[in-house]
Amino acid sequence: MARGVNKVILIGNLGQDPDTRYTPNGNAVVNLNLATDESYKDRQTGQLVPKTEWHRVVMFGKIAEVAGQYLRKGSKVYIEGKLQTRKWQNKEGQDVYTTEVVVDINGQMQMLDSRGGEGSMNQGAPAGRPQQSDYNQQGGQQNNPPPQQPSGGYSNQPSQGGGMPEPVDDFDDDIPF
Amino acid sequence: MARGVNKVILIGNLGQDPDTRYTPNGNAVVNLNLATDESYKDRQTGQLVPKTEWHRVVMFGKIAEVAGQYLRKGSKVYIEGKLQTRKWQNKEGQDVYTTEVVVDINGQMQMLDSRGGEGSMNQGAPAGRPQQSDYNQQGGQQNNPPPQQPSGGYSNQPSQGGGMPEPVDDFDDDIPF
Amino acid sequence: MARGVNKVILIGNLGQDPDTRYTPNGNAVVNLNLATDESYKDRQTGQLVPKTEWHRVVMFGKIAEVAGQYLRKGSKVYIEGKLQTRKWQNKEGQDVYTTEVVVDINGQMQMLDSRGGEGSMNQGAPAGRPQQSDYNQQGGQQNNPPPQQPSGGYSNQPSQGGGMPEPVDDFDDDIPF
Amino acid sequence: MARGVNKVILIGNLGQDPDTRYTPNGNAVVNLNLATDESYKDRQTGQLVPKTEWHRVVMFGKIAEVAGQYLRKGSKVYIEGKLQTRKWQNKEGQDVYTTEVVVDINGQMQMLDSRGGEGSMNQGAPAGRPQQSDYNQQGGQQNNPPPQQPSGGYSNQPSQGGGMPEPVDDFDDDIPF
DNA sequence: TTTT
DNA sequence: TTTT
Repeated sequence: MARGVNKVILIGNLGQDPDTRYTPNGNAVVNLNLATDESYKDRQTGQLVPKTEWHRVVMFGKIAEVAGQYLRKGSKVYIEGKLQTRKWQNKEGQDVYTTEVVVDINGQMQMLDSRGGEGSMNQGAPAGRPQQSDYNQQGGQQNNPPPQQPSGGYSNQPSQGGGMPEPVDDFDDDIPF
Repeated sequence: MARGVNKVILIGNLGQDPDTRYTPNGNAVVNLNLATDESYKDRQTGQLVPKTEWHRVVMFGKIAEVAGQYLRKGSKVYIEGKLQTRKWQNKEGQDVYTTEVVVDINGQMQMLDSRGGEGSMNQGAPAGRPQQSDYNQQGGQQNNPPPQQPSGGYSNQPSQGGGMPEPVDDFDDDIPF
Repeated sequence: MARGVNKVILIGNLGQDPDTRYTPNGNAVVNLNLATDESYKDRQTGQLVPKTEWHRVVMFGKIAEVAGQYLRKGSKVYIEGKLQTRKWQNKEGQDVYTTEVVVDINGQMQMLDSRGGEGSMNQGAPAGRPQQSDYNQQGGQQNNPPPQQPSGGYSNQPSQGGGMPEPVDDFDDDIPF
Repeated sequence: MARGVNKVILIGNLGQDPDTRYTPNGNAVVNLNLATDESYKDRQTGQLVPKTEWHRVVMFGKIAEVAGQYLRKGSKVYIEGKLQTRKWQNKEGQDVYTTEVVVDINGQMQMLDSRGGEGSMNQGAPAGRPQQSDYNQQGGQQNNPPPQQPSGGYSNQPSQGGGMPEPVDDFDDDIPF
């Protein structure tokens, strides 16, 4: 339930391959960097200046699985999600705030490349509800936190669950936001 | 022109009175903190847990004027804008990233309280294009930067323009994002 | 699943009390007429001319129940749904096309009046999936069809199910679209 | 100005080449039929059933020019506009209501094919405001009205303006909505 | 009437 | 860091 509206709609291209991780329960969590382009007329020169905005996107559930499987660096995609800002501590112990576009069971993804693949997910996905408290992060670090729901408490213990996909390395070690 | 889509739609309530400033040209720039509420079912307890998300909103042009004049702490409002992340340095000289919802000539605002007032602005506003390079900030500070378009170069010189509304104090001195 | 995007977002006021009906299974189906106001500048006179657009909205499931219970003539509401055009025959046997905004499990509703009530529904509603083939219409008429999913086959048989709310009269007998 | 929100967002494919006409002033007006695809699980068979929704889209101004020049049958496109229902008389003199998605100066278009072309328009377009009272329709017919703003009074007189593009034939002679 |  |  919601007593407000919090909606983000983006069409852009991936800056890198998506980063897929898995919770101990085997639920996919995917991080994307998405570029949306815009150009504006410079007031001084009258020139059209291109301007790229980068968005940090976190996907959960079934949408995340499809995204991890079919999206690649350069892919064009439509996503619909919500804004979420979470607070974490950097290595100096200072509070840092990161704003992300969260695409969960209520969100939507739409692949816009003509290449094959499944390529489309909407909210009707019956399973794959985002799990909030079972995020698996291998080699947990203090400074660059995993993408997460702010209220979630993530485990640093790697899952032993058979058949679970292998977690990948940290997504954003070198990305300053 | 845009070669992507970057759209944010929010309905929420103001956490404080809006902060209105003016560029040397007399153009209004308004900052808001907007709360959108949501509640989710806790997986452990099954309880509905309320959750508030705070959004930093920056308005330009005619919409900013209306917002500054009619919105107050607690006002319910619909806004449509775009996501923008800008980088600034804190007093330790570290890079900090702040994501804002920018409502400019292409955005929209809609007051949702039944009180009087004008209370509605859409994109058709012919004048009031957001000015990017003439932001007026009195008593410029290094650490908590003015809300601005990332590519804009703002002046720290107070405008002497007669009839210009009086700039207010810093908006977010105590707000950690 | 969807291989496209079909989204409608409206904020407006109800022209009448909502019309609530129930399927034989007891699922609510609510019809609304929603007015969105806009004004434009007349090219001849330069005057601001008000202009009201009326939207036919059909709600299903849990959202419909809340809408039927809390919305009234004049209520201000945010709705999110999808466009759907259905074809029916008028009494002359001619094809007529009616376009509606369908708010189902993937849609959203948000009451915007300050009066009490629950007043907000988003898509996370786990139950209340719209039922497509069990619409109950008492005294079915040929000319003004019930609001329905185009692919649905609705029954004209009144439900005998105990505890089912009482169906109301036809919604749109006098409404020309 | 608007005292409501009336927004439609579609991603789909064109069923035919766009229909481009021009007002006596030389302003482009483009009609599109846009298909958005969705599939749902049949309750009886459990099968995924594809379902196509067709949307009638009318574009004005600069966006119309770009659309007319670059979009073709099959093109994938993002459009943002508003809902508008207009009333006209068929040859039997009966009132007919047609709902369209109007993309004007406040709307947006985004071509999503990787083919060349300009392919993107947003609302910042300074010129090309939709003209409401100068629509040019050659061989005006009574029954199948031109796409138009309901409040507009269109002229049937072909423009004599030099350099004006040639109006095309009627768009929707055989399209029942 | 489109697309995958 | 993407794309046209």
